[in-house]
Parts: sequence; C-alpha cells; structure tokens
Amino acid sequence: MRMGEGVEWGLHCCLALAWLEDDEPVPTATLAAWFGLPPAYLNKRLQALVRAGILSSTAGARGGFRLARPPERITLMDVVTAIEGRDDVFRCTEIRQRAEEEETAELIQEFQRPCGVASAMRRAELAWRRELAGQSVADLMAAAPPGAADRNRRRYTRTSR
Amino acid sequence: MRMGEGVEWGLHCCLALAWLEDDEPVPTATLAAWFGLPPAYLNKRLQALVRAGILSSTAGARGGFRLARPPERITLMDVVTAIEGRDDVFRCTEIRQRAEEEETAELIQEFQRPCGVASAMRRAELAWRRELAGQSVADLMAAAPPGAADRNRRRYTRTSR
DNA sequence: GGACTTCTACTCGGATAGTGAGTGTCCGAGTCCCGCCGG
DNA sequence: CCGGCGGGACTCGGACACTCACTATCCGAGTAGAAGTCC
Repeated sequence: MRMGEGVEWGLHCCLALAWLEDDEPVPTATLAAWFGLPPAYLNKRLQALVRAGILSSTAGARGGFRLARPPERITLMDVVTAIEGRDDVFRCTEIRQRAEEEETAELIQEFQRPCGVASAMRRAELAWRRELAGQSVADLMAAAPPGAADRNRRRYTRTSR
Repeated sequence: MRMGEGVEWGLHCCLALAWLEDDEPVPTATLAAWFGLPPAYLNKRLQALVRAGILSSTAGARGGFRLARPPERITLMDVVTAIEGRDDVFRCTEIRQRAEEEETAELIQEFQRPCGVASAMRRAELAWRRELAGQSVADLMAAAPPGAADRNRRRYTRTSR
C-alpha cells in the first residue's frame, strides 16, 4: 500500500503558490522545473486539484494555475481526496457473507449490521482523515523555516521570465 | 490508493481462529471455504502472518494454522503491518531538493530539517496507526453479535471432517 | 495616432502507451496419520 | 495382543504467470497577447 506521488507534488505546489501571494498564474512548466518533475504528468495532477476547486486554471499565454481560495481554507485532506479519490483506503468486500451457509433469520439480521472488521478499520481511517483535515496549507507555511517564503519568491522572479 | 484485500482476509481469519479457542490447527482450505477465497492465495497471506509471529503453522496431515498468542495481544496494527509491510503509506521523495539551485548555507541547513509536508503527513499516519494499535482481535470479538462465536464453532465442526 | 483585425505563441485538457506492485495459480518438500507386519 | 515400520495422503512453503492501477507522454482545442494594417 502506497500513496501516489501526486499528493506530495500537489502539496508542494500549493505551498509554493501560497507563498507567492500573487494573482499572476504560474504555468505547469515553471512548477515542474522547481521540483524536477515531468511537466505533462504534473499538469495532469494539477487538473485534479482544479476539478476539486483547490486551484483555478487560466488558459492561453501568461496562463497557469493559482490558488482558488486562501491557504487557511485548503486542508491536507482536501488535497489528498482531490488526487487520491474519495474511496476508503480499506474496502470491505464482505467476505463474511461468502460462506455457503443456510440463511437463518439470525444470520440475515447480523448481515444487516456493518461488518465489525470494517467498522474498526474505518474508525482508524477517520482518525487519519481528521488529522489531515486539521492541518491547512497555511499551517505548513507557518511551520516552515523563516526564509522559505522569500526564497520562493526570489525563485519565482528568476524563473518566470 | 487502496489497501490490499489480504488485510481483510487476515483479520477475519484471526477472528475465526480466536473464536475456536482450540489448539487444533485449521487448514487453509477450510478457512478459504468459509470466506469464499482462493485457497492458494489465502495461504500466501497467512504465511505472512506466520512470519510476523501472529499465527503458527503446522505441517502434515491434520495440520493448519492457529493463533500464536492470545487475541488480546493481537492488534489490528500487527495484522496490517504483517501483510502490508512496514513502509509508510506516504513516502517523501524530497522533491523540494530537486530544483537546480545554488547551494547556499541557508539552503543546506534547511534541507537537513525534515520536510514539512512529510512531517504533517506522518503526523496523520501516526494517528491512524495509533488507532489501529489500540484495537485488538479480542475487542473485535467483544463487539461482534452474541451468536457469532457459537455459529463459528458450529461451522467448524461441520466442515472439519 | 488610434482602433480593428489577424496571426502567433503559449497554455491547459483529455486521449493514448509503458511499467511495477498486487493478484492468482501451480508444484515440490516436509510431516503426520493409518494400516500392515513381525514378534 | 503389542510395538515397530512403511506407505500414503495431506499440509505448508516458495517459485512462476497474469491483471490492473499508477506513471508517463503526446497532441489538439482554446486563449491571450502582440504585430500588422487600415482609417
């Protein structure tokens, strides 16, 4: 089980865009150059963030991506679900029901209750999601070293010409 | 991102074995029949649980698997790590360092600190793992409907001939 | 000189191949049980 | 009748194909801006 790289990419891109505090959009190629990523594939991931309403895209010359809302309102949970999808990590396939067994009333009633294993796994997953939802991109900005924002802006003015 | 089916299989098998409260080992074929699973592949997963010390295996006729320790001491975390591996779900590939940039002393110092994005993701993952470690197979047994244990035993005596 | 038109270059966006982990299956090594044989 | 022995069947365990999601790439549609042209 491993999380796709797109989440890391998306978060770092959101962080970089947030630091710019700029209305001018940043194209995929620039972001890809900053992080050494394949531009076309990074673009595909940023599209997912657009569909989720986290970024907004501008076509044409001088186009690119920018944050669609302030960093305080972008949680890690938003980015993760935008890129990895809404599905649960643990998916119950109801193997408890697959046994060839006579369907007693007791059994039928039990199978209407949620699977205990699935419930336990879901509880853990909710703790994970809660922790993700509790941290915003703004929190990441605050936790970063002091010079990070300035360096990000310098890098922007250097590469965006 | 999705968790392998083996976790669900492993947990249900542990649960079934725990309910038997029996020293007599249960072969893979029996467990597979109970849950409608491919026997050979289930066996492969149970081997992982043996390597992790959760189950113990007995070869030969009347052989099979049994719990290696009491259900109270088998946590969901144990089963998940046994089957999915010890690696973190989120893996930081340090894309922040990939930009072609002059290596100032400030940068070098910053890159020695852990990546902020990775730290945040790790925090969430620890919450997940903590929740998993807080629940044991015995807890699952307690949370199950009253008749589950008896029915499991009946199914055992019916199929184990 | 100014405004309209055309053209170009640049951007996003979705459709199209390649790859690795996860899934599924098979056969061999080892072990225990049962029946047979000899005492 | 009892103990030892051999055969056989059953089990686990690791080695071998297959599938799907993730990764990666390309090209087309659309747009903004700039250059050129006409009034």
